[in-house]
Amino acid sequence: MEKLGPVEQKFILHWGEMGTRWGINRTVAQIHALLYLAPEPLNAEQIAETLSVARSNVSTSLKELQGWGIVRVVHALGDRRDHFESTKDVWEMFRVVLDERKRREIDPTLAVLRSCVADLSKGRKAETYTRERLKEMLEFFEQVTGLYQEFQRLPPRAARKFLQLKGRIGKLVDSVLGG
Amino acid sequence: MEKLGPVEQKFILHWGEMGTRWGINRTVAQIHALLYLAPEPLNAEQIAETLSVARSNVSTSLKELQGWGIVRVVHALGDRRDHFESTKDVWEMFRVVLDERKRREIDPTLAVLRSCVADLSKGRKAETYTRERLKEMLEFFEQVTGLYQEFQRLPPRAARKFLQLKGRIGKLVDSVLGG
DNA sequence: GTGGACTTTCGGTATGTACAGAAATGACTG
DNA sequence: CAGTCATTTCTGTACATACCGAAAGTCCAC
Repeated sequence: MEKLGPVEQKFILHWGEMGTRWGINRTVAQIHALLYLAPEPLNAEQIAETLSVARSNVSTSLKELQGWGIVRVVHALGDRRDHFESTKDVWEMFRVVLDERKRREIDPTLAVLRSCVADLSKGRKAETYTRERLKEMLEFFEQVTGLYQEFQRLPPRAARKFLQLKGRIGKLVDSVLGG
Repeated sequence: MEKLGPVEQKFILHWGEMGTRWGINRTVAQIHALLYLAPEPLNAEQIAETLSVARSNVSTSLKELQGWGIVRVVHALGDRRDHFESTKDVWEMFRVVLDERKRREIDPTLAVLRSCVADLSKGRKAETYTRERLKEMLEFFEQVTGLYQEFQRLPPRAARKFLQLKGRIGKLVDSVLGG
């Protein structure tokens, strides 16, 4: 199966575009989309041909996807080549992506904010305004990341369940914290 | 106040870098950081000078920030120039950013997924595998966005409270959905 | 109208990222 | 141990985007 249907094509192209917006390399995202749709594992050659990208590129991209843990190598008997397959678990995929984004987009900011607030606490200048602003932001980030980490630690079943809370959020918050 | 202290500088530079990772133009983010830290409104000239960027750039960036609703114009008596100030409400800021990201990073994907699934339902080929994969992903996206929209509709107080759920998420899900 | 503040538009340049192709490495076979 | 195939690393180039500076345009007060 090296020929893509129109729908597969549409999805893969779109996934590539969205990838760039999600901070993910376009071809990495395209390869992931292809593997996600592929009923059985593909080798590097097939991927390169199907998507019309250089093999070297495929190699690098696969390595990255494996690093994230959403693509893994499998072998077929009597075939030396590596074959690759993607996890089909959508929730797991996005958990990984969110982790990565947190690492790149939140954690550095947390570090800088902490360092800034520390600096301002030492030299007690007339910078009280700046300090208040930064402390406020730091507190916000800490609350959000704390909550996120708690989600991550939830067993998969509980996490999935949470998505089904739709329509009950308001009541929920009220009941726990007292309206 | 046109001279920045070392801490202000550190924060503004970092905010600019993070901006790029959040899909926000670097100077837009820097200007926002500056206004967030500024105790009182600044005019375009001051901003350009403080950050060493072209006035034209400042103008465009301010327009964008105003479009998001996190920066607004204020006037001082006897001064014809516009002055700008940022909201100091961190929660509100991130609500805006999240909305924008959803619009750019989720909504288009939802549209494409719906269209793909629709296509595959018409022509009932041997593409059942693809259809299942895409339907699964579509369902996931719909659940997540549904939940998100519900959050957005929460009154600010309730939303803030939600951040304080730390340590109680697990119990919460159990109690509502039945362990 | 005239002048000032601000905005918009338009090349030109710089910077960063993605990517292909070549070369190098490594793994296995005969 | 030579030869073949797959993979990885390296390097130059192409492309997109951000940005500046200058000039034209808009708006408003006087």
